[in-house]
Amino acid sequence: MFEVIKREERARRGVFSCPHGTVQTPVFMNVGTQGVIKGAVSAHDLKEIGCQIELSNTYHRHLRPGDENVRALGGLHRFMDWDGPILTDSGGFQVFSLSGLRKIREEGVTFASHIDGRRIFMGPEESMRIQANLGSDIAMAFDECIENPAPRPYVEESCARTARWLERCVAEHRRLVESPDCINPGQMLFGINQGGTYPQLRVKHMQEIAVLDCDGYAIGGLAVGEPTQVMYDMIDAVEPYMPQDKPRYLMGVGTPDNIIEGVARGIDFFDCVMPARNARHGKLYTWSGTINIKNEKYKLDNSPIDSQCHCPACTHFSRAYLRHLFVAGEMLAMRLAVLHNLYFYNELMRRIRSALDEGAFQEFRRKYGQILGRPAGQNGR
RNA sequence: GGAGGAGUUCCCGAGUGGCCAAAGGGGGCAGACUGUAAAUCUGUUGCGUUUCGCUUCGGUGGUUCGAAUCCACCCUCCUCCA
Repeated sequence: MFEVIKREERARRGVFSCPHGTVQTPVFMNVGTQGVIKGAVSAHDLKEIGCQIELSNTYHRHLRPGDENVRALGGLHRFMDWDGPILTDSGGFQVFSLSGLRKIREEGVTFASHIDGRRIFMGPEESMRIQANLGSDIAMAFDECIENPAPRPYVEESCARTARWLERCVAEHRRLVESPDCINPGQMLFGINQGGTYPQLRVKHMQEIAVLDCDGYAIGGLAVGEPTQVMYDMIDAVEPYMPQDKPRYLMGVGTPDNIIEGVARGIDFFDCVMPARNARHGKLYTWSGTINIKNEKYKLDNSPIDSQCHCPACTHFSRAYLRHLFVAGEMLAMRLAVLHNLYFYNELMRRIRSALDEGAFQEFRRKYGQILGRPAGQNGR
């Protein structure tokens, strides 16, 4: 269930409900590919940071520890002790990221497991079954995430196939949630728009999948090689064709300014590995831009990462200490950094929502759009 | 006292006449990262007026058109024998 409770131009402030709770949108979902946020951050930590919804992955859970095993252990929620909403990505991104290890056919995709090389077949039905075994609240349709740029004929062919796959996903998903042994009968299904960098193909594909009446719609295949402006252009092109009364999810995006621009274009859900990965690599977000905590200039900096931040790292530790932990290669460095960046992203979304509530989103966009995500020194602060 | 071995750029370590400002690794410095094959990857690391010049391979002197590389002496360290 999704309700838009406030609008400012194209930006939407909404409330989304699913079996494991209610989500205030726009929302950022952090990516826990392995059923954990890399960097030794547990589901309990996420609660403390204010995360609303968690993301996990079909392909990776199928390989490890095995989706049947997760089901036997009570489903993903119980397995990772996260009682909030979970969205599972379908494996469609692995069609892109593991492109050297897979072969696409009409029936589905055969992967050579990145772990041991064993053949893994995943088509729409397999992806739906795995996600049913995981018991996630939102299952994503199995699609092909196409790299950008890609030749138009290929994108056309791929989109047509992804549309056919969605029909199969819808049918299999319906069958699964209606079956008596389903562990999460309220599981929803989101369809995914593709079309590379071709606006007409984006629109055509969106029109084809919109009639399938999914619970939400995602824009996929962006932030995979194209310039940022092209990504914005693609959103501008398809957004008018996305159902107004359903959540929109911009997959894999992005930087704080990408998110602000996405919200401005009517997007409700985001996810990205960036805050976690950047954190592990020492790049931290602040309200005046990014900093690389490993830089020598922080060696004697006794201030917190961000003086406005109330995350566990900023509450207790200095930049100098964090830098020391990084330089020394200590695990706590990553943990604190990840906690900080995820907290920052959640705070960013909180501020976006509150700006929308107050009708001040455009002002927020003007104020922070050019600052966040860029190195702090380049903002004159 | 005698016999062997070794001293290389921040560190370890390759190099035994020109293609050597000197491999490789570490450390340092900086950068990248967008539905996570990422605790990863990349660049850089003698000085300068930078398609070229200068200084550098324990020290001093020598051989040579040319020396980190060959020779002599000296210094330091290691091993063994007295």
